[in-house]
Amino acid sequence: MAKGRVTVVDIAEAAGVSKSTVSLVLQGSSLVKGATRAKVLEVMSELGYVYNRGAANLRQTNASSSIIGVVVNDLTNNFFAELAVGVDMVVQSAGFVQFLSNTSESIDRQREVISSMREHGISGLLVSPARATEAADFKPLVAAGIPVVVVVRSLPGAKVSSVVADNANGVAMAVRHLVSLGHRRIAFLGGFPDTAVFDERMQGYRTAIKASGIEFDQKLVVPGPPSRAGGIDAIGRALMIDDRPTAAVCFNDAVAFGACDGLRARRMEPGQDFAVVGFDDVIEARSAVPALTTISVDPQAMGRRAAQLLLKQISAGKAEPESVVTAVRLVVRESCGAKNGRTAA
Amino acid sequence: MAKGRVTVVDIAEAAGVSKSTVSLVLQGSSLVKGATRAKVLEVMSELGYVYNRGAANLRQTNASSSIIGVVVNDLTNNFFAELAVGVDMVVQSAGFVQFLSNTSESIDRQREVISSMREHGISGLLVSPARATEAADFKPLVAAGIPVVVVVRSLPGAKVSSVVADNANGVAMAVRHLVSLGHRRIAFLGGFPDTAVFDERMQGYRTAIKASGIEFDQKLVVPGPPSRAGGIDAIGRALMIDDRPTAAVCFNDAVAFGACDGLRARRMEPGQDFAVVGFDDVIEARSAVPALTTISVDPQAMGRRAAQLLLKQISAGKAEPESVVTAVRLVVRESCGAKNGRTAA
DNA sequence: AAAAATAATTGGAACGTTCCAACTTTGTCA
DNA sequence: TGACAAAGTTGGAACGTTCCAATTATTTTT
Repeated sequence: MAKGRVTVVDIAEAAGVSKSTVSLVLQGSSLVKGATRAKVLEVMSELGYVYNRGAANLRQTNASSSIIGVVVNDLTNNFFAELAVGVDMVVQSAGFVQFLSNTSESIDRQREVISSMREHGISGLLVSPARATEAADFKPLVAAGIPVVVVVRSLPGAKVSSVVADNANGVAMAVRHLVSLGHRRIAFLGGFPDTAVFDERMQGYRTAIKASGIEFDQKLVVPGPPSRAGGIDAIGRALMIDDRPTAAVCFNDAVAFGACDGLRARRMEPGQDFAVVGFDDVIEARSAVPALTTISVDPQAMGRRAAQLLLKQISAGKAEPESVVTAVRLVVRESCGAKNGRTAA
Repeated sequence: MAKGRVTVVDIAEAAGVSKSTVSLVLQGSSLVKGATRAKVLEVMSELGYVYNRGAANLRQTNASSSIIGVVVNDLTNNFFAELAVGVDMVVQSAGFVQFLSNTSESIDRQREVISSMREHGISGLLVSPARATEAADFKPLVAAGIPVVVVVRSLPGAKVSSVVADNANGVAMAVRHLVSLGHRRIAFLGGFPDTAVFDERMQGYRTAIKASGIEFDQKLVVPGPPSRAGGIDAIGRALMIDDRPTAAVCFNDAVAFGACDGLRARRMEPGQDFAVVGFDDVIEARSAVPALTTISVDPQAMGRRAAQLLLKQISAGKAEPESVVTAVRLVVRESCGAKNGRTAA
């Protein structure tokens, strides 16, 4: 029994046909007679045959390994886990398998992982890049004709497709909502200015502020780490501005939670004494106290969208870079003060 | 340029050596002279060579593909995402890559995914099985000599290794804690009696109850779906028992949250009028109101442990089934009433 | 300086599959 | 019935690598 794996020639022998016929059966060719096919299939299940995809796509000149690589920067973050699940859904049903890896924001790890994936002959790559990823990092992939789709974080200058949330519009919606509640001094808290996502969100902020007839004030923009700690720090600085803000749009939900913490530390109640809006709609946003008003992006839908785009490019053969922007929506909860009928000042 | 991929013979030609020598360089053999190695490596990076692992382990008689398959039942659940990250950490650093897939509790999906993984020649499988997985489902893998490690949910009767939390001890700790707060009537809420995890937790409950000199009362065991809704239902039934309980250990945190909801619906405040303890320590446990007292299992550590076990078995060649039980700890927060100095009746 | 030992290199076969062209069997039509 | 077409089957070459035994280059020993 333990004389190595069962191969097509074993099957062929046992079924009394040639290995070519077995191969034909394997690919569901209509050339082989019904009776023969049945016999072969029977022998196959009897001997416990398992297809060797490695051998197969060694032969197939034009690769197409049926593996697609998925790289995310932080699986621990529910946002990215949902994204991966969305990707998996469409990838699976298209008969591909995914090769998922986590980089934990490490660019070295990302490089390692991607090169390992290449060695395994992925036919496409979907990546939510680690911070500080260079556009050039994907050059070799693209040169080799492997379609690459970047998701969540866009990579300016890279000749790859991307699927990102409508960052500008999301922030703009948040600003307009706060304006409609009567706020005029609205801060923008957190985020690193040298990232594409920051730029996009800031742009939405500027546009909406101006469109509301408010003058843009650079002092109200307080960048910082996109974390809870960063939020605490940012709100602290924002409150020291003379003519202090009465509301803030935060870079993401983590910053927003930090801002709430910071407000409380100063005896101010978020949603009553100060309006806070986040971005992402993470799972805790709903159950936090006060529940966070935020911009919701559906990561699972984004994953599906990105996977579809990638599959399209794989089957098209050549990768025409394409940019998709997915819609976001404003979820009004308590932290903006809308629910208790409060308006600013 | 686009005349297909670069292979070892291309390298050999360009470097003026034979393909055998290039192969030797590839595997870091000490047989090749320093100068030659340098030359080969130089040409390799110049031509943009990428190693074809598929071809390689086609030749290597004893497989060892350097891929390990990881299957989880619900990636959306942070518990399992953390687990996967733990696995990834050790798998990566051992030079393997992981092939992660999500089954969403679908047994069909699980079967598909695993067979696809086999086709790709995984050298080991780590799986958190979907509900209703049969022990027999892993028979073929084991027969083919592929090590399998089951994690989180044990599979009684399967001849595979497993890494599970110390369920019995965890529940026992919870019971002892409640007893120390003065409770004597302690219910056990939620969970399906036909699962291994339920059996283990129940066993811990019984043991600790008896060890505390309390008589075991079957009526206090209220099974049900391991969900928030199940918790609401279970607490409702528990409160109708005559000589009603004053505290409950819940099958998991979801049930515990449901129990809290149910208590409030009856104008009872969890942590004051009734003590509730959960299991898992999910992320929301800390931030909920009241914060949930629960049994914490570290999923990332579990993932690491399981991966180590799997790698050990892969390198050992033969898989001697082994069972590992990982430690858990009691995290006292507010829902048990300990923090406000309350004790039962 | 020749023989022996060691270091470095090499060609060819093999892994399990698919593809191609060639072949055999069966069916159809005049 | 013979010629021809269609249906079904087949052996061998190829994919990119590793392994083995054999060969050649370099040292060491006598």
